[in-house]
Amino acid sequence: MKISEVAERSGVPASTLRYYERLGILAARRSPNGYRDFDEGHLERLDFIAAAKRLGLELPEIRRLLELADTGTCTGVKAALQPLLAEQIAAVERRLRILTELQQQLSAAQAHVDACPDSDEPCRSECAFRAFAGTAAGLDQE
Amino acid sequence: MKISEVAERSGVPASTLRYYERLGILAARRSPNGYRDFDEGHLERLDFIAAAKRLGLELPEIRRLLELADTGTCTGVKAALQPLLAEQIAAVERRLRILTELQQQLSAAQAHVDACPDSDEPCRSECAFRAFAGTAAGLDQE
DNA sequence: TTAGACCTTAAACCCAGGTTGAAGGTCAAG
DNA sequence: CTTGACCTTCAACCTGGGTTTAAGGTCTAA
Repeated sequence: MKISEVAERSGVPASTLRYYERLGILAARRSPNGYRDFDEGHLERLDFIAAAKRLGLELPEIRRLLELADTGTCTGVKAALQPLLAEQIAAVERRLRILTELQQQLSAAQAHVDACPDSDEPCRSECAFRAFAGTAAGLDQE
Repeated sequence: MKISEVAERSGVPASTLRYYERLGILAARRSPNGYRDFDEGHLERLDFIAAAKRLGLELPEIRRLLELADTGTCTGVKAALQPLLAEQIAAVERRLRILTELQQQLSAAQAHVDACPDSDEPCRSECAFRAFAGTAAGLDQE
């Protein structure tokens, strides 16, 4: 199977497939003419990669997992995935907390700004400017 | 006030203050020796910038808001801020929905992987590998 | 045999929001 | 008068996950 067919069937652009090969995530055999030659196993591998990406794993992490799946035991893969998933779940919970906080800060900012009196004065450090700057404290990174 | 004092009082590195000046967000007068010369107004401006960043606005957006605050009316600033805040609130809600979905997918993946039998077999397309790749469908970008 | 559709590579570019480095000017203290 | 702490500019670099481009090889159909 040539690269464009994999691209079409997987929805992953050919340029990305070549990039994944560079990263050591997806190696194809080569035909005698030098073209990459993929099989169904590579499509499964791409399903794995897509799932891992959707779940928030980074490509180096995915590479490690795939190396383990290629060389290690089923139990080993399971043992590697478990803490990774637990960490992702914790990270998602952190982000949910931060976003919920952010939601409240945005609502507060909206209320502050809405409460500003209309005025044709220049607005250097007044009303909306101050109301806005005054909100959103105590919010860490995202 | 020289740049290092602003850096210390605002917590924003001097390199970032220079960067903000390049972006047209924070312009300081110059002393006769060429050094930047800041005042309290610049610290207020930095509070505004920090708040806007925490609320998820991007620097070009912040620049537009500050230009408006510098030249326009109070009412104009308020009118610019309102739809921006509404859009940020909608964006945060979208992200909350996606993260909540992701949380469920991660839990499902965790359950699938936990349910895999331990085995010393090689794990190419078996158990954890498949269980993991099978989850996490229908999740769009973040 | 030549057009055009496909494949190959290496290297440069993209995003945002900065950070870092080199080369040099300014200023106060000892 | 020199040392060291500041300040200046401009340009290059960083992250992550790719995309784009240039230059060239291969294959198939007319």
